[in-house]
Amino acid sequence: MQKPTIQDVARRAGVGVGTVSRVLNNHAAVRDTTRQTVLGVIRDLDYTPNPHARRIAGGKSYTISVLLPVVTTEFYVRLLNGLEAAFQEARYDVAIFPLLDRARLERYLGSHTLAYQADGLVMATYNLTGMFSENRLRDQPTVLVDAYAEGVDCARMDNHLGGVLAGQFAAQQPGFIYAIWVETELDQMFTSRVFEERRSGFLQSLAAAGRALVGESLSSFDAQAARTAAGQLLDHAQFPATVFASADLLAGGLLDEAAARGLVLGRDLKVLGFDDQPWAQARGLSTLHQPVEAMAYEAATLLLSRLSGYSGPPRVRTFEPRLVLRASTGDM
Amino acid sequence: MQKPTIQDVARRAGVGVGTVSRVLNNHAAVRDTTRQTVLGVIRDLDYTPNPHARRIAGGKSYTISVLLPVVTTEFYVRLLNGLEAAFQEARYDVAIFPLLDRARLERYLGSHTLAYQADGLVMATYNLTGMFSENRLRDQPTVLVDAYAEGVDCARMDNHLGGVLAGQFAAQQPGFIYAIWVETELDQMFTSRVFEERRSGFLQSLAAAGRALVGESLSSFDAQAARTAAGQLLDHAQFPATVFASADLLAGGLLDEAAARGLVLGRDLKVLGFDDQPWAQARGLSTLHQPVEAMAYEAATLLLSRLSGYSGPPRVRTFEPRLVLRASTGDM
DNA sequence: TTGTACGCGTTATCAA
DNA sequence: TTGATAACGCGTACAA
Repeated sequence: MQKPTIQDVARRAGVGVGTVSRVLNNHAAVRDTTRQTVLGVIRDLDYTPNPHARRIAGGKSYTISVLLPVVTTEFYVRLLNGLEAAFQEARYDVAIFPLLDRARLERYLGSHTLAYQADGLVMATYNLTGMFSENRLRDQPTVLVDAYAEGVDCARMDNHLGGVLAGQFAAQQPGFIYAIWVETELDQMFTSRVFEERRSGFLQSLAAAGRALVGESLSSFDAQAARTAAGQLLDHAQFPATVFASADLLAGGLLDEAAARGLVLGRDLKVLGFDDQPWAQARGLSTLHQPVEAMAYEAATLLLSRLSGYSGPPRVRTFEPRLVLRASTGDM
Repeated sequence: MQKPTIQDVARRAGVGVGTVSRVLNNHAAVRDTTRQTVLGVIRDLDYTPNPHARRIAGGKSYTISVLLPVVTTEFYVRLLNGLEAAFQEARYDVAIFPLLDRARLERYLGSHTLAYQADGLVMATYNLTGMFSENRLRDQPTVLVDAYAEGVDCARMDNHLGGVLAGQFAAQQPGFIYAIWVETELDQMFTSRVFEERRSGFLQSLAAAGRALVGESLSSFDAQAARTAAGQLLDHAQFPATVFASADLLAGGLLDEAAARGLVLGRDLKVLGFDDQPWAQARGLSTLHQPVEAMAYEAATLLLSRLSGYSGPPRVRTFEPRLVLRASTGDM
């Protein structure tokens, strides 16, 4: 049994291949009864169009490439879900290219095939537009998600605003204000500005409120390091203290360390995270919720509009984090 | 400037398209001077064959799909490197499909396009062969890596042997023997038998040596949980103790906890991990080294042989972990 | 050893 | 509203 082709469908439905193609691509001007017949045959034969042939014939291949750093952090899983939801509605398939490290990025860029051949490109977090030739960007509609660059469509999170919201909250609390920051990575190309933005927003609104940041600690993006950093901070902290951790992962280590020291949340210590990871609610962590799925969905929508012919100027969509207060700050 | 086609190359080289195609696919029977001319033009034009057209024409698309659970653990990064090294040598491109969860697996299986259209399929860790129709497996040569199933080529790690080696080592140590195991996942389909195998090997060789396992602890595959589990174990442990952690991640938590308690490695406590993660050497962790890249490379080689026409019975390649002794067991 | 012509599965154009 | 047919870029049989 070979895979059925458009020819098989046409023959079985008693129509020409042109008609089947029109049905497939929702071209109007097909009598409704014929459309139903064709769709019936397609279902019977379990026919699916060959994307390679589509591409060859000058049409779309209905595949999108997604370039992202990694896929196992909560953030990227949610991002992927948002993207795939949107693309699936539009009957596009998604191919994922985890870059992981510089070597893999170069391997990808050197590859003239694969992602190059997709109808469109989504780049997450990293702005790699500079590494692409102009031709490539023109031939292949591109959208940035969780990143910003001039000249291309972008859907981004307002991390600065998130920092501001955190700072405004902290400024209202009595006692001493501390922060734990994510250590920025060394590799230029792979540096995301996310954490700097959160930091600058936080410091700005603290300054605006005339409050001082009494102490800060640095941690790499890792659970064990977070616990250690939390310990160092608490060793020298004065209470009552309010601590802003620029990622839930860091806040988690702080919660553990605080529990080990018998500190009472909401009284001795208020902890505010950033991300609203799935476990944040269960552990009662106050944090900034990010509409990641919505951002990803919008990114996909921007790309899809380009694919259906839109050619206006680049659009930028900004999404805003939302402060969620729970037990770790004594709320609720 | 359009992408150059085989026609452009042929015209510029003053030959027919057939000749260019022959050069491209290493078909013999091309005069060496002509081959050089053609290759020169290909380089000049920066020509790369269109994989979609290749596929349509009945040839290969030179793409391989890789299905794997996640990609950010050390293990899968190494696996990917091994696979890509081999496939790149053979001029194949690799498309990665991180499954992540059941929903995404079903989405993949439902997709009649994409990976379905690749020349071959690599499935890592999970044996999903049961979920594929016979047709699909026949049309698309498949190899399992880090997993085993009947009827398909496999490249796997002998985790049982690794457990045995760990057990033999532990049995030679004076004092009390403990172990920390990885909690197995609940989802049947996504269950890997790796950790059970390590456990059974360990218990078997302990029994063979007439030594008893004094206590054991369970931890999920997570740094924080590991630290907690380590604490619980040490709370009730008798010394000197030898502890086998069935993953380096768990051993890491144990090292931290031991340091916090002032235990002297090699005297009070000997720690043996499993994986030989990059940091294991720096931290002096004795562990079992797995030839992951070699296994992945071999898996790719098995698949490539199928792609070049081999159609013998399924082959199974087994790779053996190797005991590496460092400071955490008082060696070196 | 090489060139020509056909077919792969689809889309798009053109008549009907 | 439809069917026939010319592309699309490439592999390959066949003829030269």
